[in-house]
Amino acid sequence: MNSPSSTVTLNDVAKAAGVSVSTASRALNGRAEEYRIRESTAQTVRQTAERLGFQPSILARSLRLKKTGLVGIVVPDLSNAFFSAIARAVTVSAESAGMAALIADSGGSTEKETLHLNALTARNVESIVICPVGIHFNHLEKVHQQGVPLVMVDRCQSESTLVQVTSEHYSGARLAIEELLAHGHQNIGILQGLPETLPCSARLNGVRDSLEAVGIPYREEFVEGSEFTEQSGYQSALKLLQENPQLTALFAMSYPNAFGAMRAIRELGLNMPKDVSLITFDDAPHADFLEVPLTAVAQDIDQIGRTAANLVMELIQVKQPLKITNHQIPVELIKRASVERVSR
Amino acid sequence: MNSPSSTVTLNDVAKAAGVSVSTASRALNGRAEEYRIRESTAQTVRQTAERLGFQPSILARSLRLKKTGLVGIVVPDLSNAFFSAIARAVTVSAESAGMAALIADSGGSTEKETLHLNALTARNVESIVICPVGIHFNHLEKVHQQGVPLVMVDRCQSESTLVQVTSEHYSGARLAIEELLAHGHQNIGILQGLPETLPCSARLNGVRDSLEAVGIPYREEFVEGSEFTEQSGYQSALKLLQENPQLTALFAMSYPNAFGAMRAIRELGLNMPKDVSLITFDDAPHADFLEVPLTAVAQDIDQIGRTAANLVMELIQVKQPLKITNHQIPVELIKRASVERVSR
DNA sequence: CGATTTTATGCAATCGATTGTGCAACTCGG
DNA sequence: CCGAGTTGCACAATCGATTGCATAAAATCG
Repeated sequence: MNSPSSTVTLNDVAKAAGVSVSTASRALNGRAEEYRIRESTAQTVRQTAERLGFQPSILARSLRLKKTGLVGIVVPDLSNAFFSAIARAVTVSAESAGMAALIADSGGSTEKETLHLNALTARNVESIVICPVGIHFNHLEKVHQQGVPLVMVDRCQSESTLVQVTSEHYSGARLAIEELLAHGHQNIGILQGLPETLPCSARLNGVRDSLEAVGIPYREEFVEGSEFTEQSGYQSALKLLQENPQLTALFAMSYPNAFGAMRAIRELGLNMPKDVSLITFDDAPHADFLEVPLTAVAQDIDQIGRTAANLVMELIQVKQPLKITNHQIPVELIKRASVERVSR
Repeated sequence: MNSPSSTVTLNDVAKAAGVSVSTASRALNGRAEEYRIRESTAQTVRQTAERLGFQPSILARSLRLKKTGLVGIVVPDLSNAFFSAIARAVTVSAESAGMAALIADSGGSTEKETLHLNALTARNVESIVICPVGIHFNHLEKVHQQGVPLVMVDRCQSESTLVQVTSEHYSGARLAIEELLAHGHQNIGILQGLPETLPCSARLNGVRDSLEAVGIPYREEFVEGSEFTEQSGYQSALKLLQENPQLTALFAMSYPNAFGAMRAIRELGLNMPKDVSLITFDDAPHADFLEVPLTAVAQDIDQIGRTAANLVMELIQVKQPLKITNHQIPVELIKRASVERVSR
């Protein structure tokens, strides 16, 4: 049929059809009428293209049109369920718009993040969705100033003017704490993720307000943790429970944190939920098959991903800064078995 | 400093440095000596580029060099832990080689898979890693014949000449069945995934051989299931357990299958592992925090991903068909609590 | 000092598309 | 039969890099 490994270009089609490349291009792009190309000519071109198995080079087209149809995605860890779900939502959404997703894994390092950001802009992505790693966002601002629409997801920053999508951390935390309070818990340990990040600080605010609303002082010594990892959850839970026997409940800020806490509780010979209740931000996959199904404030990951996807698409279209830059996605309290009435 | 949103091209640099684009190009690509460009000139060019914030257009370069530095990845579901882990391994590996990953989600449909495959080749990816969906591979062969190196992962086909990476399904299944046999189980129900796929048929062979090795006949009516999903596992387990009360153990072919089975067991008022033992291929994330920690034959996902990544990289380099096309990654039996000595 | 190398750089083609403009050939009214 | 208008298509520039070849200037030699 056609030559196996050599690509057939528009030029080849044009020659084979006996027309010029311009005519071929216009015929194939459905602009025949507009340019008054005889229908019979257009048809010949189309058939020839078909026959030769012509596939236009997106590279060449992108270069000429200055439009790559590429969306960049940067996540800290593609194998983490939260981020892969977001990556997926954005990818699928991009695909349905005829675009393709260029995904980079920052591995949790700001340096790599910066590197990948540059790599993406060098490839002329039309927009970027990023789940940032750190607490500084200068490199993101810079990208944005270069004219690449950028949407931050999850780890945001309230003062930033960048477009952001994040969960309702504040009200979610209030939901969690109020659930614990409703079960009689007064001494609540907090397993926090990376401090100074918006998710973390917003939730701490929620915790504080919920406690103070019922006259319980917010105690900083009940807050432990440095990352959203299982390891951090484990160590923090261990420390909190050992140093503060009066604690009857823990609020974990991520499901890895919660799993770490479960490990700690188990190792301390305690029983969950009899001795210690546990509630987590972030629903864990298959949480209802756990030994003690985890009560959780679930983020609507799919909604977050879709919102982010819609936003980048919109940014690509309108090329205008949007009015609303801060999008908060509602969360939902899922009551299961890990929170129980306080028994001591 | 530099103009904010307009890109600075090699031409700009050349002009600003007072040289031609060719000289600028060579100076910036470290080919100054080779082309006898005076060191002072080269330095000027480099400094000018730096000053203007020049970033070469990878698009233009790719077009000229016919090398995009792009690796294509196609998975059925990016939010599935197995596939996202593979996508991650390949992505990271590509990145460390200075390449970028173009990821597509086929959503489990062969049509989409074909579409994405074409989209990827149209973007001139230098190679493709794919976790195929179906049981036919013609569209993959076609891509391969177009000269794009292609590595199939997981869902392979023994007769295919394509490069493949998959787990040791056969011996893994034998491991699983022998574990059940060792606990006295004689009547074992099989929850299979998509029939006719290599993972499925190879495992069934393992099942058959293990049973027949100890003189137990392989009974087809004990095999149920149509997909690797939780739904399929649920329905199959329900059917098998209801129709064959003599079954004392189930072998699930994926962890979603296993979760489905757990749901069915629970709904039937049975107890796992007292009434029914369960073993699964595919380790479930956090399997040890489950109500009954799942005994599993774990695939070495990371190893699979890295192997696939290495293979595509090698294929890009050597541009020669490899000698070994079929790579099998060892599996490991992880004994937990869901398999117990038969009690009836 | 003239001829020949060597040194240092520029010109222009190329990758594969898109698109503004130019220009034949044809139609048509008068 | 002539000029104006229409139809149908080709030329050539362009996107932003890379690279073979040509060439002017400087250096070397006899």
